[in-house]
Amino acid sequence: MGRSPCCCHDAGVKKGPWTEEEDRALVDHIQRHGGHVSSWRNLPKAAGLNRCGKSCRLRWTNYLRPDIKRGNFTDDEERLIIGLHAQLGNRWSTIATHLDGRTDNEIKNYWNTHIRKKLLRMGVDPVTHQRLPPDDLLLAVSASPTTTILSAAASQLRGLNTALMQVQALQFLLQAVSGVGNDVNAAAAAANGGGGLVPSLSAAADNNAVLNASRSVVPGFQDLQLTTMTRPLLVSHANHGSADHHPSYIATDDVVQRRLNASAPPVVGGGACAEPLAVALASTAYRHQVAAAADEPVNGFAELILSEPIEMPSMCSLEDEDHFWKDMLVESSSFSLPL
DNA sequence: AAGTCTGTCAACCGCTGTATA
DNA sequence: CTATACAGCGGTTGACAGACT
Repeated sequence: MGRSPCCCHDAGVKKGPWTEEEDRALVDHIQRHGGHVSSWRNLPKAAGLNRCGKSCRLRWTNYLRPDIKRGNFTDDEERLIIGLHAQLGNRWSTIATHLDGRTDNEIKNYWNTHIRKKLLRMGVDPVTHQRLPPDDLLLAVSASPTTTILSAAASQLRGLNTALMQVQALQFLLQAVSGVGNDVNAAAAAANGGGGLVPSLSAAADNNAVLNASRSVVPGFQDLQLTTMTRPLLVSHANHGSADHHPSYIATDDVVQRRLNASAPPVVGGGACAEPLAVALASTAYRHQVAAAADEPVNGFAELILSEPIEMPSMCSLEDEDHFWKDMLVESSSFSLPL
C-alpha cells in the first residue's frame, strides 16, 4: 500500500491567482510554525486554504518567501545568469542558488523574456552560447546571390577568437554591405542587367537580422558609410564574372589587405579582427560566390579610386556606450562557476 | 477610440527521483 | 519489494498591461 491520494486531485480545490486573504493565511500559518513547513500536503487544511499543497508551496517559494528580492535584475546578476547558464543549461534551480533572493521561476522568466532575446539579437545561440550559424544568422535575407555572399563572409567570422572581435568584424562587414547601395547602385544595376546584386545587398542589409543585431550592439551603426576598402572590393566583385582568371583581383585584394593593415583601429582585438575579415572578403571562396552571382564580364578596375581616407567603424563605441554587453561578450568565453 | 499585437510573469502541468506505507 | 505520494524541477500557459495601428 502506498500513501493516501494527493489533494491536487480533489475537484473542489481552487486554482488560479491567489487573493490577498489566501496569501495572508498562508504566510500566517508558515510564520506560526517558525517559517518551516513539515508537510505541504497537510498545510492547506491546517491553514484553512482550499488549495493544493503543491500550489501553496509554489506560492510560498516563488512569491511570499520573506527573503525574495524584488525589482529589476542588476547587470551583475544578468552577467552571472548568462555565465551560469552557459555552464549549467536550463537548470534554473541550481542557477537560482547562486543568486540571493531570486527564484528559479523568476530567473527562468527573465531568461526567456530578456536575456534570450538579447543574445539572439546579437547572433548568439541562447542554448549553446555559440555564434549562430550563418544560415540562421542571415535568416531574414531571402535566397539570392546576396545570401551566398553574406553567408560566405559571415562564415569567416568563425575564425575570430573572442566574441567582441566577432562583433567588431560583423560590424565591419555590415558597414560594407549597408553602405554599398549609396554610391554604386548604378554600377551594380549595369553589372546585373538592371537586376540587383548591390541593390539587393543594400535591401538585405536594411532588413536582415544581422544588421539589426549590429545596430543594437553598436550604437550609431546605421550612420556608418562605406569605406574605401570595401567599396572597390564589392564593386569589383560585382563586375567580375570570371574572377579566378583576372589578375586585378590579386592587386585589389593586396591593396585591400594593405589598407586594412594600415587602418586597424587601436582597440583591443581591432587589428586582429579586421585582418581575418579582409581575408574573408578577399578569399577564394568568397570570390567564387560573387563570381557565380555576377553575370557580366570583367570590366576592369577604373572605378577603384582609393583616394578617400579609411574610415573604420567606431568599434570603440562599444566601450563608450555599452560596457555591460562588451564585458559580457568578452567574459562569456572564459566564465567559470564560482566556488 | 477601438481593436490588435506583444511582452511579462504568476501559476499550472507533467515529469522524475526519492521517500514511505 | 512494490506501489504510490511527495517534493522539486523545467516547460508551458494564459491573464493582464502597455504599445502599436
